Amino acid sequence: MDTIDKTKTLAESVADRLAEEIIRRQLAPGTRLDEVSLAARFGVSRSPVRDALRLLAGTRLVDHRPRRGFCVAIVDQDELKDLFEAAGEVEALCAKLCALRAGAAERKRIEIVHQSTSAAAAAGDTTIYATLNEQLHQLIYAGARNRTLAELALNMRRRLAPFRARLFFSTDNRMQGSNVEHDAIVRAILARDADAAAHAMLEHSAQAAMNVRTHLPRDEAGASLKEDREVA
Amino acid sequence: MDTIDKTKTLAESVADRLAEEIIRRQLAPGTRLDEVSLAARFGVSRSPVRDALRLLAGTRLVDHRPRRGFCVAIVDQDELKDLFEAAGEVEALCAKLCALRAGAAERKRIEIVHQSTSAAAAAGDTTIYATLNEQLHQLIYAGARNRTLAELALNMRRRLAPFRARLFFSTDNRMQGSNVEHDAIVRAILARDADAAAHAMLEHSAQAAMNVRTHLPRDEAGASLKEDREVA
DNA sequence: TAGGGGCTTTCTGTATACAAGTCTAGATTA
DNA sequence: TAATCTAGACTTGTATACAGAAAGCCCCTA
Repeated sequence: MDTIDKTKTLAESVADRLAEEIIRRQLAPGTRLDEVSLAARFGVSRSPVRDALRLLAGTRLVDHRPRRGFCVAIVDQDELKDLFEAAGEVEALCAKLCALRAGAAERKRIEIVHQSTSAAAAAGDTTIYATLNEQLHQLIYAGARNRTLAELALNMRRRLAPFRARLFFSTDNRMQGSNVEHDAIVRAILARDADAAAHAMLEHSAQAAMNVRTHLPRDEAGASLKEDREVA
Repeated sequence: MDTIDKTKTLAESVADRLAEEIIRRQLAPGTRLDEVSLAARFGVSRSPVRDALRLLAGTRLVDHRPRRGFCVAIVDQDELKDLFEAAGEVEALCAKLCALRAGAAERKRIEIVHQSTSAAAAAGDTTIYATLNEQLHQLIYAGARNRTLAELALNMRRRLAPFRARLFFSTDNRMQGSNVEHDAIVRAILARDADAAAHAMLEHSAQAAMNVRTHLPRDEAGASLKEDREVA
């Protein structure tokens, strides 16, 4: 392990790094997660790797079948639909509560980040847009002032990330569309219009879901279900 | 380990048993979960116990602090409020979707279980009532036909269980009140009235939350925060 | 008597060894 | 040739050993 953090345990560091790679789709869904290979790759023994995998299994980012090991979570079409629906509803609830509860400072930050996001969209910078987009969503979760809900929303967002990723590259006008939807959400939140915020967020999620469905026709998620891929 | 299941791993069996004890409050919130003691108690080595604890940490049923071990999750007043709010909203969503999507067989089962529940309430049998109550809620989750959402709802219900438990014993008319609320929920679902179902479920959750708040004034959840208790 | 510092004990975190199940590839047979 | 069975390697599950960090305790001091 190169980065040594005294407060964190090795297992947690490994879990963080694995999660990052899964979310960035550097480890594709279905990828077999071999304990000894991972241990060698991270320069630790199997113990912390095992702990890390079990930790990630708790968030459903990886799958575990007894005596068959772990693999990056596969999400078939049905499950993807369920996940999008659940995430959309939870995010809508966050937006609603955010409109009602967010303080002045929180509203200001949301407004500022949204402006930056719009600028990135106008400039066509997908990388920056993706980062700011993430920030914006998380600010909305925080504004709802309910940690349980925020954690829920974030977790589902992470689970969806591998399937959302790369969409901005394949569909050139999704970023603009996304930004327009953000605008409606942010305006509603700033106006303290709870229902409008929830509605706008639900619409935003629906668009994202539709975008994924049309661009991942039936491969990607479902296809890799049977054949496990090798670690890159 | 006495019960040997070939399909399950030891860690999962241990996790199940621990979860059960936590939910039944045989292990009170704040109880220190010592790896070697648990290993001795279950007649296994530390390895499966560690795996089990990490597994449970994923569902937030136990807490983990690096180098300080695990303890049964503490839920302070703020977190309890958040949890009830989040659980209430998710359950309401389930009720809404259940009203829209549940099939004939599912509706029938809900109706039957509700009738049995009412009978238990009338008879004043808190034990049977608790069991059927759980069944009813889970049938509603299933009727929503969204596994992600159902899992979410169930997980939060389990996290709340230690704090809901024993309330039927301390408050004699809560069972009747609960049953009346169930009636409204079930009627709405059977009538396919989504909004009424959601509203009724939200009301039900709010009542449960209020009941907990008034009967766990500030001890229980918060008090054990500092002083870790011993394993029984 | 109260507070602080150092020591000891206990427990967790990590590594490694062993057991047992799973998967694969090759041989055998229909 | 295709299917099945078997033997081997490989991987995971479990147990144990060791090192290092917390926590508790006692003694010392003010």
